[in-house]
Formats: sequence, structure tokens, C-alpha cells
Amino acid sequence: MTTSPNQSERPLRSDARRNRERILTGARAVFAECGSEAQMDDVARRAGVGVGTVYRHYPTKEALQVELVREKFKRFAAEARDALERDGEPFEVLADLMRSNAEALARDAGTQQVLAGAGEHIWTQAAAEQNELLELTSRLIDRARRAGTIRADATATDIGMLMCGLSATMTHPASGFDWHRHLDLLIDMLRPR
Amino acid sequence: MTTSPNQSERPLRSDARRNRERILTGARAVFAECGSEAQMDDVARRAGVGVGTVYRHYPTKEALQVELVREKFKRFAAEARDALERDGEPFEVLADLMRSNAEALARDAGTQQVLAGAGEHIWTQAAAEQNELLELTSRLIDRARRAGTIRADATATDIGMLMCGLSATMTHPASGFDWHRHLDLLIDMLRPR
DNA sequence: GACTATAGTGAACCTTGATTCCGCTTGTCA
DNA sequence: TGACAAGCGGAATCAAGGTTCACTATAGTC
Repeated sequence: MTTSPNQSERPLRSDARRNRERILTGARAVFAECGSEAQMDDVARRAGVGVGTVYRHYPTKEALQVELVREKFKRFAAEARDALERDGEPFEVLADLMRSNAEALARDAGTQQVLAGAGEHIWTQAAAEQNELLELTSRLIDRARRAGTIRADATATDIGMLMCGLSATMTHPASGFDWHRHLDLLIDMLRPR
Repeated sequence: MTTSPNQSERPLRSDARRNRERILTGARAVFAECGSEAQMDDVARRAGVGVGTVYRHYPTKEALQVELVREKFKRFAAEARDALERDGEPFEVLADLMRSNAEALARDAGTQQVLAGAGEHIWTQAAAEQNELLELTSRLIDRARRAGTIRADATATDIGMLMCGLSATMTHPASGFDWHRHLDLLIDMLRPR
């Protein structure tokens, strides 16, 4: 499933396959904790592997980050797909999705930073996955629109921006800060007049 | 006006005063262009001054950034104060303020980054200025609330978060991206049902 | 005009962290 | 069970960029 850096060449040796998985797991944890300040050495340590091995699998730090962001978008997309299956009032389905995505973001400083504006490079390299997500969101919005339970002028891009924005505010020690409440407001603002 | 790093000691020598102003101007420009990647050497060059001089006035890069962010908040606060003087439909006054602040943000990558979640340190050190701004925003909201032209449950913090969010999205090359349109939507969503 | 406390300068220094490289280990296949 | 290609490890390398410092210049004062 994971977009492997190497094309469709001879299959990886068993130990290599295992290590790649470990690296990914370690990286997920470390980047989630420290955001992009996370160091390659940390990733290696967490994965129980030498730095060299990390570099064998991902030629640069950025490549590794891109992989993680792609994964994350795919996960969001998968959840959106689930939501489309689910039946229930379409707007509420969308709202729940937003809430659960927000929760996931709150736990992951790495993706949060990307969404929040750091790393344009990374962002662009995950464009395909992002578009997939936008597409799915569009469909969710359409359903709600047909049901008349969402503002007619809200687009998938808007939802995306709201989520970016929300994730940006999550890191802020601003006074009176409570992103749950803010998210509730955002959601309510999306309802039709 | 600018919070001078040195307390109320003997007044600066004339050349020092001039240079500090130059440094600030150069720094504003460089940070606006490059965000926090801007280098101290660049600031010095832009100001037409040696790096050493920059360091004489601001002991660290962070100190310089904090100064700039403070300044920026103060400017926002000043605009908010102006808005309070102005008469006109209170909600529209607030909306105009948001638009003009957004415009300013779009021109300033440095502040944008801070708002967008980088630099918690910096953020906390500008807490006082930020609170001042929140306070003024509250008053603007109150007026609109009394006029019944804004959602009753929107707070100053929400406006702040929306602006943070907006600034976060500004850097994004997301497809179909247009922050002006998005901002219009945000503003409209703030109107009462 | 001379004196001195302040201020300016920028090459050198240091730290941090990504990336490389090469000797060693281990799957895999005949 | 060799042979060897694929993979691993991690100390050493390198670059970038913030910060210092020894020296020079100058505003302010008598």
C-alpha cells in the first residue's frame, strides 16, 4: 500500500522489508511527537536501526516526511470513504468526520505542521493524495447540500482550509484557547442560514 | 514606541539610534520576504550594517523576531482602535478590519508563520500585545452583538483563530486556492442566522 | 583638539544535524 | 554449505547559520 521509493524491482529481502516497516513506525511516532524538528538519528534510534539503514530506505529526510504525509492523507481519505458508506443525516456525517480528523491532528504534531503551513515542498509532493481527499469531501458536501443541511456556498476547499486553520491554532498557547469549542462553532457556522 | 531592549538607561548615541531604526526596517523587509528562514547576515546586509551591530541591538535572532511580532500586533491593535472610533454598521466595520488585516498578513511571510504555528516561544513573548488586540476585538464584537448583526456565540478568540487559520492557508498551493473568497465566506458565516 | 565611553565591523568560531561511506553481516539461491 | 548480492551500522564528514570577539571608528564632552 505504501508508495515504495523503489519501483517495481526485485522484491525486498525479508529483513529489509521488516526494517522498512520499523522505520515507518518509528518515524510516525517521532514526527508525531516532535514535528519536523525530529532528527534522523531519533527516527533511527526509535526504529532500533542505524541511521544508514534509514537512509537506504529514504534518501533524504524530506522523502521520509513526504511518505508520512501521504500516508496521513490516505488515512483521511479512507475515513471519508467510510463516511460516504455510512447512512445518517449527511451534514452530521460530515461534522463527525471533521471532529475525528481534528482529533487525529491534535495527536500528530508532524502532520499538523505541514497543514499549518510549514513545508510547501512536502505539501506539493502529496498533491495527488490531497486531491483524492478533496474529491471525497466534495461528494460528502454534495449529499448534505441536496439534503439542504449545509450552506450552499461551502466547498471542499473551504472545509480543507478550515481544517488547516484549525490545526494551525492547535499549537497556540493563546489565552482562552479551546479548539474543541472553536471547532463546534465552525461546524455550526457551516449550517444553512 | 518600539519596546526598546535596553531599559531606561542613558539615551542611545545618535548613530546607534539611527542604526537600530535601520535594522528594524531591514528586518521587517527580510522577514516579510523569507519568513523565519531569513538569516541574520541578510538582515545586516539589508540594513547596511555589520552583523555585529545587529547583535549589539538584539542579542539573538529570536529577540529580533519577537520585536517584529510585537510591532505587528501593535499595528493590528492600532487599526482595531481606529475601527472603534469609526462609525458605521459595527459588523461591517469588523469585517473591513478583518479584510485589511488579512491583506497585511498576505504581504508578510514572517508574521504569517508565527500566526500559522511556528515559533511558540515568540508567540508567548508577545502575549501582552496579543491580549491587547483580543480586548479591542471583544469590544468590536460587543457592538455588533448589540446591533444584532453578528452571531451571538462568536468570541474574540474565535476571530483570532479564524485569522490564524486564514494566514495558515495563505501559504498553501492547494488546488482551487483563493483566500479572498474563503475570507468572504468566513465573514458571512459570522453573520447571525 | 584630546579623551573615552559607546558603538560598529566582519572574519573566525562553534554547534547542530543531515548525509556519506566503507567494512561487516545476513538472506537467498544453487 | 558456499558464494555473493543486498542490506546494515554508525563514526566521520560537511554545510549552514547563529554567535562571539578583538580591533577600529566615532559621538559626546571638557
